[in-house]
This record gives sequence, structure tokens and C-alpha cells, in this order.
Amino acid sequence: MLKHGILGLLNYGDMTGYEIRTVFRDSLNHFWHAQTSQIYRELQVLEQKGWITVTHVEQNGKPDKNVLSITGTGREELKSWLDDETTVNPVRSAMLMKVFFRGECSIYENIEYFKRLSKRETVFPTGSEAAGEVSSEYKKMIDDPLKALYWKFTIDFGVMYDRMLREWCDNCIHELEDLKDENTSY
Amino acid sequence: MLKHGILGLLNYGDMTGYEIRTVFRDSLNHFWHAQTSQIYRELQVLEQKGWITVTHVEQNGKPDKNVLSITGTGREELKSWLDDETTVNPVRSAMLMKVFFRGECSIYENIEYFKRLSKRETVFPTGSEAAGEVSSEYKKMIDDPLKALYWKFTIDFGVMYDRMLREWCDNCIHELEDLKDENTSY
DNA sequence: TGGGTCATGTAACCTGTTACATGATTAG
DNA sequence: CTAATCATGTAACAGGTTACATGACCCA
Repeated sequence: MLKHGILGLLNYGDMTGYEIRTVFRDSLNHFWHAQTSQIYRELQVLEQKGWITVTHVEQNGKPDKNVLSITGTGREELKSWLDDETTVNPVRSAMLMKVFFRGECSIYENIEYFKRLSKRETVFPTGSEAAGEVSSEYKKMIDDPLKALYWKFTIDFGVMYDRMLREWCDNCIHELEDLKDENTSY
Repeated sequence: MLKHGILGLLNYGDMTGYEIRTVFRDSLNHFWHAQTSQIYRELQVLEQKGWITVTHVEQNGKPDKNVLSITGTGREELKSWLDDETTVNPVRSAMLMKVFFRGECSIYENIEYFKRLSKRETVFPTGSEAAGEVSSEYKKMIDDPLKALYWKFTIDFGVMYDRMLREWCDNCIHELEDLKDENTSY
């Protein structure tokens, strides 16, 4: 998966490992966290597979860099990954795992828990207005508005997800408060 | 994480690896996929850490089984994991990674793509009514309605997620159709 | 006699995380 | 002088996936 993300970026144009890392950190972070160490490791694999080539470039005043380019077979691989609709998202939510076992704690504790959760567990902690700001790095690279549309779609997803999460937390809080009232009415 | 999920189940009562696998497959699958092989491997680690004990039980007419029980230190570990609100959900959506690079395909293709996506990429492919059915195995174990509430919250999340995903796909389709109309009006 | 359930795992591999390591230039 | 930016990675470990392996009993 990360392999194909990197391939997708290189398909827009040549980049260094450092630039790839920056784009992941600033513009793709809302749907994919990638560690620098993992990016450099995958880059080695991509070269071994013949999907990218590396050109060493000397710079003055800056450290040397390795510029990466996608190859023909790399483009084919990217295309076949895009066309494959059978790859499934692994389902794994640490948040829901904890909620599942929250029965161990009291209703009072859990009401407070969900209040904190709706503030903490968000894709864009700084709010949806700030979401657009994360694009800066990405926009430097892509000025095709049609391609930027799909980037915007992923931001929209994050904004809707955050709204849904807050709604869900509110629902949970309401149900717990109803329970609390039932118990104290005796 | 899986370690603590297993610990949480064993906190309800003794189980075999086989039963843990069944509960994961039938009742926790909407927020956590766990392979049988991984469960048995984690079980070995949990025993090494002293969080569970294993009792070999012979059966007649059925293969022998290893019954697992949580220990005192296991309960402490579970509690401190529940109380720790700093563990962060890794963000990783294969679906959004593909959407991000969909600019490579035509608007027509992508409208169809989002139509298929809203049917395919769901937590509960059989619909929200069927969601409640997955509980069967879990309910066999837990008849405390207060604990079952938190299980229901995770189901609610899945239902709301699916609704949000359909809405998001519809929005994307609308934006793409508007673009298509603009282009054909020339 | 063939498939489903009960019941256990191992081995190899792939992917992600954490911690560490280096070193030059530039702007405040 | 110090912090940030540019630029590269390695090593060890943790966690997840895929494929394989075994075997008895029960029901149709």
C-alpha cells in the first residue's frame, strides 16, 4: 500500500525521499501515517523491483540528494493497483476496542470518557477550516485542479468523519445519561 | 492491542483459543479482524508475560482443549490499558489512498467507481438490520445488559459510518457530475 | 463418503514502529 | 550561538498476513 502511495506521487514527477516524506506528513497524513524510516526502506524495495530509478545529484550548499523517477513498469504497477477493486481495507480500530470493554468502568466515568473522546479522536484536531491548510505542500506539486479534486475528496471524508464521531459520542452520552436517571429515580 | 482485546474477553470468563477466535470472527469483526494464527501466537506471549494461565482439559468425543484464564497481573494490565487515553489510533485508509490517485482515471470512470464504492466499502455489507445478528456468539457469553451496551455502541458506530460513507460517495458523484456538465456545455 | 465443526498450531513473510545516527547550511 | 531545514539512512522489534498442517467426530 505505501509502495503504491509512493509510486502515485512519483507519477506526478520526480522527487527525493525527503520530499515524499514531507508530502506524507503535510498532505496525506489525514488518511495515512508514514514513518521516514519506512519510506526509505520501501524506496529500496521499489528500486529492486524496477519500479523506480535513482539518480544521485550533487548540490552546493546543501547535502547531496537521490532523485527518484518512476519507470514504465512502475506506471503499469500503479495502474493495475488502481484498477484492482478487490483489495480490502483492514478493519482495526483501537478506539472501538477500548469502547467495547468500557463496561468495566462506571457510567459516570464513561460519560466523561465520551466527552473527551469527541474532542480527542478527530482526523483534524484543529477544525475543518484548518484542514484546507494542510494542502500547501501538495499544491506546490500539483496545480492540475482536476487532480486536486480527489485530494479535496479525502479532506471532505475527514471532515464528515469528525462530524459523525461527534454525533456518535453525543448519542452514547445521551444513552448513558438516560440509564443514570433511571437508576437514580429509585 | 490484540493482546488487550483477548485479555478483555478472558476477563469475562475462561475461554479456549478457539472460542476467542469465534467471538472475534462473529462479534468484534466490525472493528477488528484477527487471524486465528495471530490469536494463538499472542496467547503464547500473554502466558509468558504471566497475564494468563493455561489449563489442559481432556474431553471425550472431542479434541483436548486448552482453557485460558486471566491472572491478577493480567487484570491490572487490562485496567491500565483501559485508563490510558494517550494510545493513538494509527491512521491508515487503503480506500482513501486509492481515491487520492483517482485523478489518473476519467471523470466517467470515477463516477462509476464511487457508485460501486458506496455499495462495497461498508462495515455491514448486509445492512444495519443484520448488524444486530452478529451478536449471537457474544450474547452467549455476556448477559449483563450494561456490558452489552458498549458492544451496541460499536455497532452503532458501524451503522453511522456506513451512512456517512454513502453520503460522502454521493457528494463526490455530484461534484463529478457538475464538472462533466460544465465540460459538455462547450 | 464428504463436508462442517471442534481444536490446535507452525513458518515464512510483509508491514509498521521506535530509537538511534550523522552532518552541513541558514536564519534569527 | 542555537534551532530549523535539508538530506540520508540502519537496527531491532512488534504486529499482521498467507499458507500450510493435522485429526477426530457427527450429520446427511
